[in-house]
Amino acid sequence: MSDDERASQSRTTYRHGDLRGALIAAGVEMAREGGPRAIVIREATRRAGVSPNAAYRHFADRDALLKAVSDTCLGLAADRIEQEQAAHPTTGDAVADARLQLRTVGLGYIAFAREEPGLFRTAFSVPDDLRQALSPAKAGVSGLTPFQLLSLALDALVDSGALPPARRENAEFLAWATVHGLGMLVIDGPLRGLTDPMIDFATERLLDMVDRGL
Amino acid sequence: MSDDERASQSRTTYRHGDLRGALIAAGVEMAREGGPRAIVIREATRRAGVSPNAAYRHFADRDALLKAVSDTCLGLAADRIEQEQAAHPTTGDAVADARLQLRTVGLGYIAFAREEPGLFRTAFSVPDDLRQALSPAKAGVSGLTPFQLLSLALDALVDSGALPPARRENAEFLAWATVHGLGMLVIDGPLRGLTDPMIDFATERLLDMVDRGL
DNA sequence: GCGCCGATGTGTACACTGTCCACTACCTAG
DNA sequence: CTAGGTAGTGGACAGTGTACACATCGGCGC
Repeated sequence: MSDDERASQSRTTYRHGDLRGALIAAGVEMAREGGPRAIVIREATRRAGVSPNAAYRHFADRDALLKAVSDTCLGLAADRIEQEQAAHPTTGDAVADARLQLRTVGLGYIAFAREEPGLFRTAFSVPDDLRQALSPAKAGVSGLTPFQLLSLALDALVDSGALPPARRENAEFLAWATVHGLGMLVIDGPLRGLTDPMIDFATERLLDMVDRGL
Repeated sequence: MSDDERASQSRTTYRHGDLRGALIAAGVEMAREGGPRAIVIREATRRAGVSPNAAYRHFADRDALLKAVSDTCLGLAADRIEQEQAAHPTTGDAVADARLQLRTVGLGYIAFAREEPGLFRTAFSVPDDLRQALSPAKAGVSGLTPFQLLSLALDALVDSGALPPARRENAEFLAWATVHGLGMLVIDGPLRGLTDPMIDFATERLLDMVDRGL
């Protein structure tokens, strides 16, 4: 007899096992279709098969749950970026590879925004801070956060000689801001109605601009 | 005896006069300190001295009010941009002036985000569409929307010869995305803790990048 | 002048939310 | 075996969005 069976027999839904994780998972699911506003404590507990107040054993309030879901979403963004990088194999040319690495960060980021607008909005709906940009809670399966993936790409660019060290400092901000802005404008800003090819085109031009202007 | 006095005498708060406008104004005030989430119908009606349901004569639901407030916020952003432009007088050199004009759009935009983060967030919390980016509801006192101010600056850049016409098409998207991203990251993204001088510096470098990479 | 009608606002009511409090069932260290 | 911590339940309350029925005013045609 498995633990699950014993649990569901001797008590109704008493000890959940991983309620915290279940609530976050439910939150991600709600965010997926409705953005941060759709994250609702009572609904999350309902989906986890537990009473509303059980959530307060794991989260101080709704904002705490939202924050946890938001962090998870950032991790998913990191995964999407790494997926994009895996899809673009290296060529052996250090400069070309470094530039491609930066480009794939942008491509993955925009892809995530377009494929999962609700999660993307949720990821950035919580006030953040540079000190926490490296928090493991925001990391994907590989253990790296989106911010770290970007930093690594910029480091590689400097190592390859494609980016003068003098321009390296704070380059994260420029690259990130640029791509982040496009993501936002595409999912609920004025660029929303654009066709996919138009967005692809704008993305390419934007990444060209970063490549050239960094 | 003024109209106001007669009104407040013969009836409690019956015919308001401009309830729609009052609700939007209250919404802007709430958004200013709490962002879009702080916009609450009941509180708005309270501030307007009217019963909760009165709002439904002017707005279909909360989202409709949010949208109206959001449009108003965009108009305020336009005002801030024009204020920035007024603060940078032209020099007479067509190319320099055109580049400055574009730069002031960015400066005003970022300034608005930093000075009024709640309004900035509210302005972009409502899904929008390119067809509506020119709606007069989003215009500032001069009648122009932020998008139009940006377009005008880009046109001037082409007219002056600083921007090849071939690069003009969709340049709005690139410029806007870049600056918008910085705005977002600065107010609740990872760039939040940065000191003012650091943000100024990043802004300058970002605008340089646009200037160079467009 | 009169009566009617649409626009505007009021009151009541319901479902739903976040969150507080007191309570209970279980697990584990001593 | 017992004491205390942990995880979950149940009930309650204030605040929210919103539907429905009603009241009141201003302006219109007659």
